[in-house]
Amino acid sequence: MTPRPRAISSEDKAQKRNEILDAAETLWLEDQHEIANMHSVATAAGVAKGTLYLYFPSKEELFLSLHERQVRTFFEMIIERAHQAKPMNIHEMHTVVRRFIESTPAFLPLTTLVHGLLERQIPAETSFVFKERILNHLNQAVDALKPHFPNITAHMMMQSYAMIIGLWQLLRPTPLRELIKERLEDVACSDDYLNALESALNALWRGNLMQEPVS
Amino acid sequence: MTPRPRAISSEDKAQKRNEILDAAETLWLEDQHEIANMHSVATAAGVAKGTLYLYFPSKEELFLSLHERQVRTFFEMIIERAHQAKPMNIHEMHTVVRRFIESTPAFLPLTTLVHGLLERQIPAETSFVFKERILNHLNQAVDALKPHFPNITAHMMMQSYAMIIGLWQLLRPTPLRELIKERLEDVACSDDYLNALESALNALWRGNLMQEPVS
Amino acid sequence: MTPRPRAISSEDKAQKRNEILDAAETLWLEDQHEIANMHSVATAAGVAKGTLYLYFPSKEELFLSLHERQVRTFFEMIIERAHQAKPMNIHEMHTVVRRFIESTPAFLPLTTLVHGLLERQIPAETSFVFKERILNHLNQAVDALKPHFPNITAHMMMQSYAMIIGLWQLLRPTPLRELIKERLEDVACSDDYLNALESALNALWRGNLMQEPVS
Amino acid sequence: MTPRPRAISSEDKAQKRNEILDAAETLWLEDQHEIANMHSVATAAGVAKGTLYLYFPSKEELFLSLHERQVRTFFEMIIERAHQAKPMNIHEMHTVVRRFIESTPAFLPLTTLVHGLLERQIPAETSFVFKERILNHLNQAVDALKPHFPNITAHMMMQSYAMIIGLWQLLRPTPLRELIKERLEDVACSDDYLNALESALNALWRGNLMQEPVS
DNA sequence: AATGAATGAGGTTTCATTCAT
DNA sequence: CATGAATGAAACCTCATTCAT
Repeated sequence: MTPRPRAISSEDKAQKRNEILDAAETLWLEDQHEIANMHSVATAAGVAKGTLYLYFPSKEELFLSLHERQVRTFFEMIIERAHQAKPMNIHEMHTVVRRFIESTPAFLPLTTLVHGLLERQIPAETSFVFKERILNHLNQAVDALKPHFPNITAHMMMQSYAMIIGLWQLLRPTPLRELIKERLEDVACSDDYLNALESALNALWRGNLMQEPVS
Repeated sequence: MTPRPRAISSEDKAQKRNEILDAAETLWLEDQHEIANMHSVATAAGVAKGTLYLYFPSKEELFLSLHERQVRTFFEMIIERAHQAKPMNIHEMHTVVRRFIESTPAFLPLTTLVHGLLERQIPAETSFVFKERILNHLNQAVDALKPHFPNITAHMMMQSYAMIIGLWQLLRPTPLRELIKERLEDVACSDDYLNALESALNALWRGNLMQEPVS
Repeated sequence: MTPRPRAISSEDKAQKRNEILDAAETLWLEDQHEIANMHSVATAAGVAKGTLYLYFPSKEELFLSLHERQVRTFFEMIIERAHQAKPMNIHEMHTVVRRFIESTPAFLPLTTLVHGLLERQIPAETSFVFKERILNHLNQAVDALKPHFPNITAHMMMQSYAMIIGLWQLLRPTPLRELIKERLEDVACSDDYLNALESALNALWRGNLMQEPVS
Repeated sequence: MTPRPRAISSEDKAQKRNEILDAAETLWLEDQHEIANMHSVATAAGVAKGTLYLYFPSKEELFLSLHERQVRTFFEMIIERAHQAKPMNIHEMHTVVRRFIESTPAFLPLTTLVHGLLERQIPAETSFVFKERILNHLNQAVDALKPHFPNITAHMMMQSYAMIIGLWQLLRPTPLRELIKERLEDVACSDDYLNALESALNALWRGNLMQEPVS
């Protein structure tokens, strides 16, 4: 009816793009059973369906962009903390991770979906560029963390990231959780994903930062 | 056209079920861009479409069953090795993992898909039962490994499993791989997923089996 | 598993046939949203699917047979009452109708379905034979009612039957019923189907049995 | 292929909707063995399958809409005639009915189907609204007929409507028709549905408009 | 006679994307 | 730039029926 407010300047465009991503994120949180359809995203963003395609070449790339925005935020949070004068240890590191995960509940489910589904349906080139950017962020984080963890490597960061997403896929909140608590004897230290993750990252970093391999 | 060989006994039925899973596995390997449609599976298995639904309630549960068969095999390989007299160390452990992954190329992609997509479309009850069985296998593997790794825990195993799938999602063979090699300086020890995994599991187990936490 | 008790004698067969119809009638009453599938009928009747086809050539003819059994009962009830010495008037007639409808709640819905669906999918010959039998019953009823209503005709009976099923299709119990009550001013005499039917049959018979046409 | 003429204004949309209903009506007349599938309707209407779903939420509701359009026309024909100065009697009334039925051969078969099948598969709310509208038309017709038939009631109209559809289900042209002629002795006045209907409506109206009940 | 495993045609609906306006 | 009407491919699953046992 009233198509009006057009995004002319590139700031306007960037903002509209972000509004669309906001709408997609909201919808994703509302129902993670499946990715929202473009009609819903358009409606939630207050634009017409066709407009979405002015900002994103396809549905998959729209959600990939949303994911990328989240990942970027994740590494920015780490870098920001690392730049503070206060020294970090593994626990501090994990606190940042925990804070991000809790402040961005759409992150882990969407990560799983992106890796499981979207990536297959995205042009190799796009996928490549996406991963390149992620890797850049990761490397920047490594650099920022060097003062706190002199032995840190990009591999360590990638392993940690892998643990974050892999463990979530096994322990995501479901009816399963109750079962897991019963089956694992030493439940004391891991009654849910975040605790299990802390424990896992502790071990991982300890193992990586130790000099001596186990015999 | 020729409906013939009927599976009357329950052994016959189990075999037919497995034949269907074999067909699904083959198709999955041929094209991992998306799950094969039921028509293709039926044709590949040499049965009619309707027959598939005599053995599996839905497409999703068919592929979940395929995944479960693979996971079961994985833990059976571990248990089998553990039962041999010859002592194991971390490297031996990883050899088993590597052998399984290489002998079952459909495993990691399907795992990613199961966690990313299928699970959302499966009744909670089914999903629960599936996870329960996996957990059983995992616990049996822990028990079998106890003689070799006295300090092993179910959490360690779950962390390792999480690393296996999480790392694969980051490093799966794609155009990305070439990029990674360039970006990560110390490529020596990780020119692909399996090497990166060995390194990660080493660190993880080392960290878990060490007595002293890093300060 | 235990196929055994075979119906050899034709009484056995007739009884088994009736048991199947009983099962079908029960299922139909349980859910009138759609005709039960053959699997359900077989299960409810305690036989195998294939057995149904020993007694009925198709699903449609099974339900047509069920319908015919009900219609036969309907006319038998009328004839039985007509044979009693006690004289009948229109009201008595309607009492029989009401008693049948109330004792056979599956009748009217199934009649609607039979006319709306089944007939189209049934061989003309079968359909013909079915209607011929119904007509026989109807004519017998007319003969039986002659002593009570000397001017009665087969047409009157058919009109009455048409009113019974036509009115039900308009007034069948649904959320609509409440609405109808509000819309029709003179609700006094018809707060539901059975009352509306009595009123309609009264008018119909009165109009038929009157000598003089309205000018 | 050639999506062209877009219905933007609501008049355009209403027209397109009607064109779709026209196509459905034509197909229904061509073969009443079963409701045409959506592919056929789309092709006949010259639109794509998906377009049908822009105008009707489901196949059932499409055909229900078609039925409603017919019913509306029916009552409009009655009202139109009633508004003419020329006085009406029962015979005139029946002439309108006959003219409608003959000009809309799709009406009676579709009515039977709607009541027998479609209605079960339609949301109660939709079904309710449909019946409400029909009732409105019926009441308007009653009002329009008051000058001609001072004693007319909504119940009479409903009974007449019930007779129209009920009788058709019993006498619809089939192999049965020949049989009926042989069985009913006084064939003079009812050699087919329309004659039988006239006779029935005569009796019904006579009975309703008479002051004295039969003893 | 009875079983139930196997068949396979059949059709609705969704929804990402396009492009005329 | 923005809209939203139109497209049409795609695929799951049901279930009546058959027939080997």
